[in-house]
Amino acid sequence: MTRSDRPTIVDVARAAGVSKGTVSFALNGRPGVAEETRQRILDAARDLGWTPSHQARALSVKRALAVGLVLAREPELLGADPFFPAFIAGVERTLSDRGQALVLQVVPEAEEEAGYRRLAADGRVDGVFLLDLRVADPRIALLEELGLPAVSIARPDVPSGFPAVLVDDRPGIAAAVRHLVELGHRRIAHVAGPSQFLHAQVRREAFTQALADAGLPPGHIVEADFSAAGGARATRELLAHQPTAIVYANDLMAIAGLSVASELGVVVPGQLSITGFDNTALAAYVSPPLTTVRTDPYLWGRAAADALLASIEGGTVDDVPVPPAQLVVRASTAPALPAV
Amino acid sequence: MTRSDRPTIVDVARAAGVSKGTVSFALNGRPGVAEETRQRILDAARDLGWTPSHQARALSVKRALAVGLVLAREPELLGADPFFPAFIAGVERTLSDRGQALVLQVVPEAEEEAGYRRLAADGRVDGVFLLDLRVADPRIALLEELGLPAVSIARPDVPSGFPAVLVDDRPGIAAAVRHLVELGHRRIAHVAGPSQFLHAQVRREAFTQALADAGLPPGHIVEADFSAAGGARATRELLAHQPTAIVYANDLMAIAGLSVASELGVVVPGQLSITGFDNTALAAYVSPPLTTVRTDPYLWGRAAADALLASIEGGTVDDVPVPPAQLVVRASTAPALPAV
DNA sequence: CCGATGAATCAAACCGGTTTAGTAAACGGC
DNA sequence: GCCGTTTACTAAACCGGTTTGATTCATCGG
Repeated sequence: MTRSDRPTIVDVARAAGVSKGTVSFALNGRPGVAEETRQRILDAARDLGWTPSHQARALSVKRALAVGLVLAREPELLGADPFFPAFIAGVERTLSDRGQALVLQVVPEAEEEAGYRRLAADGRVDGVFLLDLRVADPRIALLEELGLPAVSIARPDVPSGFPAVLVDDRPGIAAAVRHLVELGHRRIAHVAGPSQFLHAQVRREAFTQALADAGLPPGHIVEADFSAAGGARATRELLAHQPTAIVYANDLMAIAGLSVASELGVVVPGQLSITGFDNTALAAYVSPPLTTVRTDPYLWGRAAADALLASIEGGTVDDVPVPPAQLVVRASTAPALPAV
Repeated sequence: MTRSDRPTIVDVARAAGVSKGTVSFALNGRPGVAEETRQRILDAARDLGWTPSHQARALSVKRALAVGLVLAREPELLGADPFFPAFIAGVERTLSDRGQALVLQVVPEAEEEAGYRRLAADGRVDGVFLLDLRVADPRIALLEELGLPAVSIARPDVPSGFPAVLVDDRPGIAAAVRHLVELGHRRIAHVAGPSQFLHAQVRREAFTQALADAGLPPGHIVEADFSAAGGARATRELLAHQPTAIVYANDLMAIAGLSVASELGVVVPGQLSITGFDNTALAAYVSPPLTTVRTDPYLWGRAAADALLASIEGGTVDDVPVPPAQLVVRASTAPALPAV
């Protein structure tokens, strides 16, 4: 077994002719070690192929040297959402530079609390990310109780008690509505996400606000669950009110909506304009290509990881703003028909 | 800080009036502890709210008590693929019952090897999953060098040197082709995945074989990269040869193909039948709903985690077969036109 | 030239478990 | 009634790092 005979700092100490403690100091770049000695130790460590034992370090510094992510969504929804892989990739980018690991937990929704508790009880992680923030989210109190540092992806106006990466979906939705209004649409509807999610709520409010700003009457809003099935159902419901445009809270529902329209003989974008949100991999490759809002979850991941590590180190961490989402205009939006 | 004053087994020992070692024995259900004493110890542990320190245990048993997953795909492809979330959910299901954690690494393709090396060098994990097996996969030798147990998701006929969850895509592809043949199709084409991936190759061979079995001449095959863009490009290329049906190696490409057909005025399924592979969340909600092949990555995840843990425990582990994929017939396939 | 200061180093304790060696008391066989 | 074996338990070593307190030795001010 290759791994059982790994050299330890004792081996390094012996090779360099110093004590264990000195090796530790040298390897950690602490003062109090003569430059020449330090070099001799580093050389010895390199020659022996020494690698720190993460377990031993974790035990003595009383840190897990890892951060956690608990995903309590349905696997089906996760699979259709490009957010997570990109977010995680961004997180990793920061973590791997800092010798930290990401511990992932995917649990059924009912076991969300247990997931966090287990992570904390085992001392598996030093902090966690808080995603999909909900209204009066019980996790906030839970994490405080557990004494676990956290960083959330949150909206600018909703304090979560933790440092947050401030993602503002409003400009994206506003841009979509403005775009539709400029195309002459006046009967614009919205398929919202579940109202228990803050980001779904924010998008919905942004939609309402944007209509008001344009001097238009309130549009029809149907709440769905971010899934394709939900998007399809909501679309059928909305089409009864004959909107000329629908703003969806995510791409998945928008693409499902596209299909429903097509099946009902409603031509997109001729009779109905459609916008999504997320700019998923498929958005540009459906027919017609979807006008949507591009976000940058990779960047959020990096920012969130930076903030979380800083928070774990103990500093007070400021909220981190990120660039606003951008509208990507494709072919699913077109001028409204002259009359209805 | 809630976490700094956690009780240790020394506290439990003191409370129960026994020694540290006895507590360890009692808690681990070892023989040599009187039943009455054991009960007293368990009670004390419960009363104190004792939780094992994962770090301490990991250090003394020289185990990470965690397994790893290195994802070297582009985040974009990951996001569109329902495989990972479902697979990971299945893995978690097994792991969480056994007190193990999942350490995830998402790295750029070029850093794949470094990712495994880092996981092994840090002693972060006791074993890893090997996904997206490639032809002459360099990771097999790498993991052997690192002495890291692994479990792969592999095809029945390609030994990988590790225990494997045997997933056979061939029946799924064969069923799709048979289905098309029964509908009268004779000019069937295939959009394959990158040939360096074993599963792409297997699907491609299964396609060729199924045509031969049906007594049909070889069909056109275009290789793409599993992405929407690649699927669209491949579809344009294939349509020049006027197939009456296209079998795609995954849903993402199939859905992109659907849109290309629609834009070129080729009616699906009237003029062209299309099948996908994966049964993604969107498959049932595109227009027309996609005939595809349903797989069960959640189950694979559970099986793979079981096998990996067994392999880490040291036993020889047999390959695990899983139920074959099933064809899901929807509306993107229809009888071939009488003549071309 | 002596004591004070500080730099370099070492030995040992510590983190919280597991595991081994050793011991005292109970038990059984003959 | 003595000896050998179990049983139940303790003490201590160990895993591989970090951290503290003590010690040595060179340097410097007065």
